[in-house]
This record gives sequence, structure tokens and C-alpha cells, in this order.
Amino acid sequence: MNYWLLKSEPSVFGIDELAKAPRKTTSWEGVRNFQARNFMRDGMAKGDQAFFYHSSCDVPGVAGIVTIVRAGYPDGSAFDPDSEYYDPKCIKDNPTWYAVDVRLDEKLDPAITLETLRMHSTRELKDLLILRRGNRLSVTPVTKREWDFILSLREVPTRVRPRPNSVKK
DNA sequence: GCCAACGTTGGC
DNA sequence: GCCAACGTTGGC
Repeated sequence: MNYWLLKSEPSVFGIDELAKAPRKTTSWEGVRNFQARNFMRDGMAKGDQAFFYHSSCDVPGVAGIVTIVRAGYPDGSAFDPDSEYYDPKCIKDNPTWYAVDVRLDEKLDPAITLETLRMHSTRELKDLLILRRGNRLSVTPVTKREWDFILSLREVPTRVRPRPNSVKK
């Protein structure tokens, strides 16, 4: 069982769209970077879990948790001339690009923000790839240690406490 | 194989 | 909108 982080721009596809998708499942397609492709094709297995990360938005951060429900398979959008992800160089019997299917397990509300992650960038999360300067990879591995630590940063819903001056005499 | 030019990403 | 960082492309 491995852990990953998947980046998406919410203006293109965000956590709320995944939540509304049939069976809360979508095809994670359109990845056009070889290193990311290799992770999807060779690294991801059914049952792996991933953080759904929102990038290029008001509050970048981990917005949810997903499970890989289908391991890497050829990305059909690469062969579709009508798709914005169409890659004319792609040859059908030797696919260049791969997709996986992901299912939403849980939306994190509030999200674990990039700002929060950065607070730990010199210690627990010093090797987290997303925090590395200039990192643009949209699919990155996360260690179990990092995974567990990031989940521990979740905000516990705050209870409404009775204020002292509202205590009955 | 080198590397300059170019396009894209993503935080700010 | 800016800009640093990076990947890709193509000429040589």
C-alpha cells in the first residue's frame, strides 16, 4: 500500500466536483509529464490512497482523501482529437499516457492548507516533494510517515464551550 | 549530446 | 500580473 499526492486546479476539477461525480469516482486523466506518468503507470496500485491537493487557487492545500480504485490504464483522452488533452503524437497500440481511477473517501473541511504544511517544512515534512522549491510535478509519492503526520494536522471541530459569564448562578 | 528558446506551472 | 523554476523542443 502506497500513498500519493494528486494536484488539481479547482477551477478545472476540484474536490466538490468529485463529490458530485457518480460513485464519487473519476478518471484521473490528462497528466502529460513523464515522471508523473511513471508514478501512475508503474507505482500506483488499486487500494493506494492519495491526497487531493488544490493548486493555483485562493487557498492551496490538501482538500480531500481519495483511493485509487483502478490502477494505471491507457489515457483515452490522448487519442481523442476533441479532448483538450489530445496528444497527436500518441500511438494507440503503444500508449504514452496513463490514467487511474480515484474515488473520494473524505473531503477535508477545512482543508489542510499549504501554509499549514509549510509550518512543518523544516521538520516532519522536510522531504515532502510538494514543499520543495520549484516542484511542479502533479503526481508525487508521499511516505507513510508524511501521510500520517499530515492527517494529524487536521483541525478537530471546535466545540462550542459555555462562556464563563453564561454559567448559571 | 549540448543548450538556448520557449511554454507551463504555481505561489504570491 | 509577475516571475522563478522546470520540462520540452529543436537546431547544431
